[in-house]
Amino acid sequence: MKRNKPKYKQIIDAAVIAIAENGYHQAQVSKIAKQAGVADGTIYLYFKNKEDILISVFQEKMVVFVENLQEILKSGETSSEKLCRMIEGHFSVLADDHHLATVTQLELRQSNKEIRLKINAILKEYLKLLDEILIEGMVSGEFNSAMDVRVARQMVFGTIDEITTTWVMNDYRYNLLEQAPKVQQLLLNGLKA
Amino acid sequence: MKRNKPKYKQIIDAAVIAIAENGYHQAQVSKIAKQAGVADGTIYLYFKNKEDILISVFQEKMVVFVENLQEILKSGETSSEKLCRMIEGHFSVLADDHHLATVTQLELRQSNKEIRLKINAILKEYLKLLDEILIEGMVSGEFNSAMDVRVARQMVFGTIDEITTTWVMNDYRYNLLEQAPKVQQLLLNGLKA
Amino acid sequence: MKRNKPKYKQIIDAAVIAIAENGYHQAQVSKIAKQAGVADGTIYLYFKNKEDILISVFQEKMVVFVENLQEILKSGETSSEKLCRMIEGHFSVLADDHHLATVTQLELRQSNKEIRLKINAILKEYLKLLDEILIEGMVSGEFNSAMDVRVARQMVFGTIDEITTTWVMNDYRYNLLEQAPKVQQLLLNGLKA
Amino acid sequence: MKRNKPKYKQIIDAAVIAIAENGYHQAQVSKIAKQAGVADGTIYLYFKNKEDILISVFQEKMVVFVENLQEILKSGETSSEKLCRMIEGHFSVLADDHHLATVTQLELRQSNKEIRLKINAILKEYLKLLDEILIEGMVSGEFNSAMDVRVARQMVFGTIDEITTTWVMNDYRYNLLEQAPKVQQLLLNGLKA
DNA sequence: CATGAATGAGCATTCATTCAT
DNA sequence: AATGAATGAATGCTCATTCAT
Repeated sequence: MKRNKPKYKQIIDAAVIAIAENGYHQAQVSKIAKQAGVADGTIYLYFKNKEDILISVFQEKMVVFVENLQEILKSGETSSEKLCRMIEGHFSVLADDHHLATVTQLELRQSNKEIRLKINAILKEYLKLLDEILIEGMVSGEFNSAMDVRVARQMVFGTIDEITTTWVMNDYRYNLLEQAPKVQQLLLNGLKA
Repeated sequence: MKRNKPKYKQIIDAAVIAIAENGYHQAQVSKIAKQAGVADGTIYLYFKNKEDILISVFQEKMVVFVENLQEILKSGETSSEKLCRMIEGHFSVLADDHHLATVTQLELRQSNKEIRLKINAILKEYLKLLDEILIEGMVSGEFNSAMDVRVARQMVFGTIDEITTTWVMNDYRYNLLEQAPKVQQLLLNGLKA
Repeated sequence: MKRNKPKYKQIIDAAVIAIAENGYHQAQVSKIAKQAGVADGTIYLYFKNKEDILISVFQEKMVVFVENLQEILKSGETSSEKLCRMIEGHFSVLADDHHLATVTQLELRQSNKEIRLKINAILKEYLKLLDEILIEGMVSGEFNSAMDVRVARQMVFGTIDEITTTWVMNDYRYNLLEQAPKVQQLLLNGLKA
Repeated sequence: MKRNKPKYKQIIDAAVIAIAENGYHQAQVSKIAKQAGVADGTIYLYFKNKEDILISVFQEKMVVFVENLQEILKSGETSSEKLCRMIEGHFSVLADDHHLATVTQLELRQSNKEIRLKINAILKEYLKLLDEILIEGMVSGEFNSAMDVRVARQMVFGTIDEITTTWVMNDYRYNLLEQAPKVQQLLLNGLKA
């Protein structure tokens, strides 16, 4: 399995750095290879093409988000608490890795529709877990049981995403994590029964 | 003033169509020129470069959104009603022009950071009007006066944007305007005092 | 019509020189462009791709052979005389243009099957005229009326081609035209009634 | 001697198949290695480089043609009969091995001038035997003693080659061996005293 | 002997922009 | 003002060959 070989992760990490520092279109394969300390051709032993690198980057990094959220779901907390911790977790990962934040919020979106559809497919797993929190809360009576789950999820994710993107476009000038309480309060208010 | 000459608008409209139908990266200057019925070189009599076309497209089309919102602000309605009408207006314009929706939600985001910053600057006017509604509601007691206006605005805009983008990525398969009531309810709940 | 513009012929001629001097695979588009005195991109205003240049080279140069042969056919000579003049004409054109000879006998054959099929299609017109001479001779009683025309044509063309190729591979060291009488004698002997 | 080891022949045969099925330029060393059931690197234990494989393929396969012809020469037949048997033998070997026919008539000719010169050198032995038949016939009075042997040989070989190549380019759609009598008749007619 | 992961040079093509007419 | 022919920089990917194991 290529995905477990050291060079695979090496190239993934190099791609995040190269893309974050040069921008999507200026992160040529040769730059990624150089950053990874391998030859250009070696890239193609692990990835089908440049597009495949990008999708793999997103896939690998999403694992962290998904595992975080799975952990949260297994805890015995209330749905509100779970949502709060999800927001904190989301912000926390990106606040800790500016390169990653730039890549996911800005650069990866410069890819074409085909890639964006694949990225969305990967994102779906994460959003499904978010749906679980929301449904759980609706059943327990914490959240408004009459609300449309899909719209509610889009509100939660759209808000988190907008806030993160704005933070990145402002060059991380303020502390992203400190936004969490204000976001949590507004979103919980919107969702509550 | 170039922007009032007929060919200026002709090229802008051609750009929307060319980008929507071919995708951002496949909408070459020559395609836009052909769609506009002018020679390639003519483009450069009205626009500094390709980037300038894109930014101008956004600028011209934002005017509709901004004017709509200004109209709404001048009405004597409550802030909640104004917010509802803003959401409906926003959805309505995009639901009526799929080409425009594709361009603003998908294609224009494939541009590089520089262009996106300029687009954000243009968007600011719209968001400032949204802020006005929110602040007005906080003053009148309709909205929670303790909330952070910027975060609240990011929630409103992020939600609207996420819902619109999802609708576009799903090929306009469902009615965007019908989503409005559910969105309004959730957002108003989140904002209310 | 692109084929009548001066740059079209300019590029065709440059391609013959570049291919003859560098070999098929070492005649990069940029080399052909340089030889033609135009920019690389200009090539693509006149040719679909590199393959198209090669096929066009063959097509343009075949015109000379075909016109020669048409001229010969219209003359009032005997079929034997026509065949002799065809062989002389064929050798004469290639003996006068070593670059062209190298390209048609050696370099163009390095192309892939797809191109070779297209080249063969172009060649067909020439071979059809050769068939006319042979059939005419069979009808007039000069040539063996029982012979298979296709095989006879393959003998004539195969012989001419082999002799020319050998001459090119021997770096034009001897006079190609001087071979004509010996070839004519052998072939006419084979064909005669 | 490497050429007697089993893997040597294994690779040669794999090369014929790989080239015939994929075409000259698509028969990468790795494909030949896979077809031969060895590792890429193993190829280089038996061949200096890829070019060496190609030349060796031709060399090994020519042995059959040469041995056939030597057999024919040793027989007590007339020169005309020998020539006829040579043509039949030539057609027969290729008609029985379509892969080989494709490789010798089409694919190997896509190689560069350097390789073709080496191939020609290998071919020389075969052509020398053909010369022997012709000279023998001239001495015995069967063939025209005044003819140029080299030109005569080029006629014979060029004709055979052209007929075979045409047959391959027409996807072996007709029976090659059945062409032999017509070819023999025409050539003998051309050569006869 | 045999392997196969790693190498890195090499090239056709696109397209935003210019400028002579 | 308008044209459109000409420009030329810029890049993802392949594959013959090597060499540590």
